[in-house]
Amino acid sequence: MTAGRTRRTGRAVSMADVARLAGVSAQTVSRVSTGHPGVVESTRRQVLAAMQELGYRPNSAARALKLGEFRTIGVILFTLATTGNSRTVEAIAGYAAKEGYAITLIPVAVPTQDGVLGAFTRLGELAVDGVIVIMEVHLLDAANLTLPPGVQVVVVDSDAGDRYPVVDTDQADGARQAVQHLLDLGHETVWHVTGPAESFAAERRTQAWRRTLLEAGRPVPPVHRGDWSADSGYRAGLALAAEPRCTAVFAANDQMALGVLRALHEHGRAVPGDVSIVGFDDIPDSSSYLPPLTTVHQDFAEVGRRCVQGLLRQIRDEPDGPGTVLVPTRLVRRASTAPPPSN
Amino acid sequence: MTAGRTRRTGRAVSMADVARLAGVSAQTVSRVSTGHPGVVESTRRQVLAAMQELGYRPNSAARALKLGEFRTIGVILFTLATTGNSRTVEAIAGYAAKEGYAITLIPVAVPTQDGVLGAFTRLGELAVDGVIVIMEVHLLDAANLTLPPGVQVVVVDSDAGDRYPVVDTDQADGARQAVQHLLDLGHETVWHVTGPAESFAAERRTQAWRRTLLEAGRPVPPVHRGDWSADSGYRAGLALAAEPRCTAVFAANDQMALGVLRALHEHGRAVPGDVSIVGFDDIPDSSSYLPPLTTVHQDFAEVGRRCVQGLLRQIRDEPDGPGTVLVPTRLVRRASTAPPPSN
DNA sequence: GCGCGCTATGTTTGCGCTAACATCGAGGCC
DNA sequence: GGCCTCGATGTTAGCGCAAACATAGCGCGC
Repeated sequence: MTAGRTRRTGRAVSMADVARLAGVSAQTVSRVSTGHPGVVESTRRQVLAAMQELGYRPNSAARALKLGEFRTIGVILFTLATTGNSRTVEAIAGYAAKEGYAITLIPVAVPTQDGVLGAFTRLGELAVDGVIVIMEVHLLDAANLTLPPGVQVVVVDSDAGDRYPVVDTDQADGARQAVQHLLDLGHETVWHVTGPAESFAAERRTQAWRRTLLEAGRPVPPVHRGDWSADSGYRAGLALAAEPRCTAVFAANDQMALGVLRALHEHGRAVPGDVSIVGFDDIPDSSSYLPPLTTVHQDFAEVGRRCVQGLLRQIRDEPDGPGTVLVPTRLVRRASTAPPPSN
Repeated sequence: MTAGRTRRTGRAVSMADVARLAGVSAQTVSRVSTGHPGVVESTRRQVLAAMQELGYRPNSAARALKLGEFRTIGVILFTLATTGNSRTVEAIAGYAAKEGYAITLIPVAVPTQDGVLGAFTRLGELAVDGVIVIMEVHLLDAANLTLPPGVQVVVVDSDAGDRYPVVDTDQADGARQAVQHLLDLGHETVWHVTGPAESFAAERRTQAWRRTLLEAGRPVPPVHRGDWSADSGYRAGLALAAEPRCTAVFAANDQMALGVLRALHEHGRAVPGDVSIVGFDDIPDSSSYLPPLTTVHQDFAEVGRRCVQGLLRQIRDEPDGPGTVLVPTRLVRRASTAPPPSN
C-alpha cells in the first residue's frame, strides 16, 4: 500500500494470520521474521509473500514481553535547545539505530529537582533497557532518585565517574588550549565569561582557565558569569568593554562570545585589533560571526557514539570500559584572535 | 534504593510478587497500579507498600500487549541540527509527556529516498501508535512508502494537506510581513536569499516574497539560493554586496541572514545604513547579531503542541480537525532595517 | 428474616510472540 | 533393510498484564 491516510482496521495482522495464509506454523513465520536459519528457501519465500500480502507488522510489545528486553534506550535531558544537546542526541539516535535500538526522549519538564524526579518516575514506566542522562549530575543526586532496577545508566557532562560511567568532551584541555593560544599571541592575561553556576562543563572550563593562567604566572581577572545565551554574553561584554586593560577574552561558549562581540563592537573596541576572543563549541554559525570566531571544537558525534557504546556494553553485561571517557577537543583558529595592540 | 550503579538482577519484579507480599490477588495490584476505583483504602495502602518494598515497575510491554496500544509517538526527521526541528521536537516531547505519551526518535540516516525508506521500515517494527513526520513530504511520496496500518500520521512543514493532516508555521504570511515591512520603509524592492530547492518552507517563503512584490508593482530581482547555513548566506551576500542597487534583503532564515551580514560588512556596506536585512525564525542568537536582526518569529512550541493534539485526535478516533493548521508568525523589529539611503 | 443489589476482591483468559522440545521424513551407513 | 542422524517444521507453554466474568460478604427494605 502506498502511503495514504489509513484508518484503524480493528485487529492488527498477527503471525497466526500470516501462518494460515502461507500454510505453515506460526513458529516458521517467527523464524523468517527474526532471520533464524533452518528455513528452506521456498518456504521462506512463501512466508515473505504472505507477510507482504497481509501487511504484517511484528508486534514489538509481544516480542519485548517474551524476550524481556525492549531494545530501546531512554535519553533524559533538560533541553534540546542547546547545540551540544541536540547534536549529541542526534548522534545517539543514529548510533543506537545502527545497533537496532530505538531512542525514547524523556524531557525534564522543569529544571528543578521535582522535574528531574518526575522524569525518572516516568522512566520507571517506560520500556527502556538503559538510560543516557544528559545533565548536571548534582541535580540528579540532590533529587535522591530511584533508578529502576535493571536499567543501566551512562551520564554525559558531569563528574559522576565514580558511580556511573561518564562520557564527556575534554572540557579542561579545550579551555587550556584556548587560554594558551591567547597567551602565546602575547596577551598579558585572559578574561573569562563563564556559564551558569550549576554547570559542571562551565565549572571545569573555568578551572582550566584559572589553572592555565596561574601556571603561566599571570594575574587572574575577575570572572563574568553568563547563562550560555548570547544576551548574557552581551551583558558580560558590556562590562569587559569598560575595562581598558582587557585585551583577550575566553567565553565558555560560542553564543556568549557572540554577545561579547556585539558589546565590544558597540563600544568601538575592534576585534581582534583591540581585543581577541575565543569561544567554545564551534557551532556552525561561529564561522560567520563578525569576525569569524576562533573557538574550541567539540566532537558531539563522538560523544554520542561513546555513550551508546558504553551503555550497550552494560546492557549486554560486557566488562565495563573506563569509568570516564574523554573525547578530545581541538582549537579552531579563525579571525577573532590576534596579538594585543602594541601601545 | 538511591541512585547507584545497579546490576541486572535476574528476573524483574512482577505483579504476582507484589500480590503475594501484599496478600492480595494480582488483579488488585493491577487495579492499584492503574488507579482504578473500587479498592478499599487499607488494601490500597498495603499494595503500595509492597510495591515500594520490592521496587515494582510495571512491565510496559505486557501492558501494551494487553491493551493493544503503546502510548508512544514516533517522530521521523532528517536532523535535529536546525533550530526549528529541535525546538519542535522538544515541544512535541513536552506535550506528549503531558498526555502520557512517550516519544521515539526515528532519525533518517541519509537524506535520500533510501534513507527515508529505511526509517519507515524501522518504524514498522517500532512500538508506536502514530507518527509525526518532520520533513519535506515529496521525499516521502517519492519513496513510495508503506505506512504500517493502524499508524496515524501528522506531517509538519509540507503541503500534503490533502492526504495527511498538516501543521505548519504560516510561512507565507511571515514572508509577506517581512517584505511589506521593507517596502513600507521605502525600499524600491527587496532581494531574496532562499533555502534549498527541495524545501517547501523555502518555496513558500519565496512565493510569498514574489507575490508581495508583484502586488506592490515592484521589480522582482533574481533569487539567490542557499542551503540554510550561514556559509551559504555568506556566499549569497557576496553577490548581493556587488549589486549596488540592492538596499533590502529578505533571507529565508536567520543563519543565512548572518552570513549576508558578514559579507556586506566585509565589503563595507553598512547595515542598516546602506542595506536592510530581515531574517526568518527568530532564533535566540539573532538578537545579538551585528546589528540585532529584524526577523520573523516562529512559534515552534505551538507547532509541536498542535502536532500532538492532531495526532492524538486521530489515535483516539475523534473527528479530525482541519486538514491544515497554520500557526501565525509575527515580525520582530530590531536594528537591521531602516529606510534606504537617501542618495 | 429473606432476598436483592451493590461493593470489594478473586479467577480465568488470552493478547502475540519465541524458546524449548517434539515430530517427521529423507538419506547414509552398516 | 533397519537404524541412526540430521535438518525442516510443528506443538506447547508462558512472558506480565488487565478485561471480563465470578464470587463473596454486607446492608437494606419489606
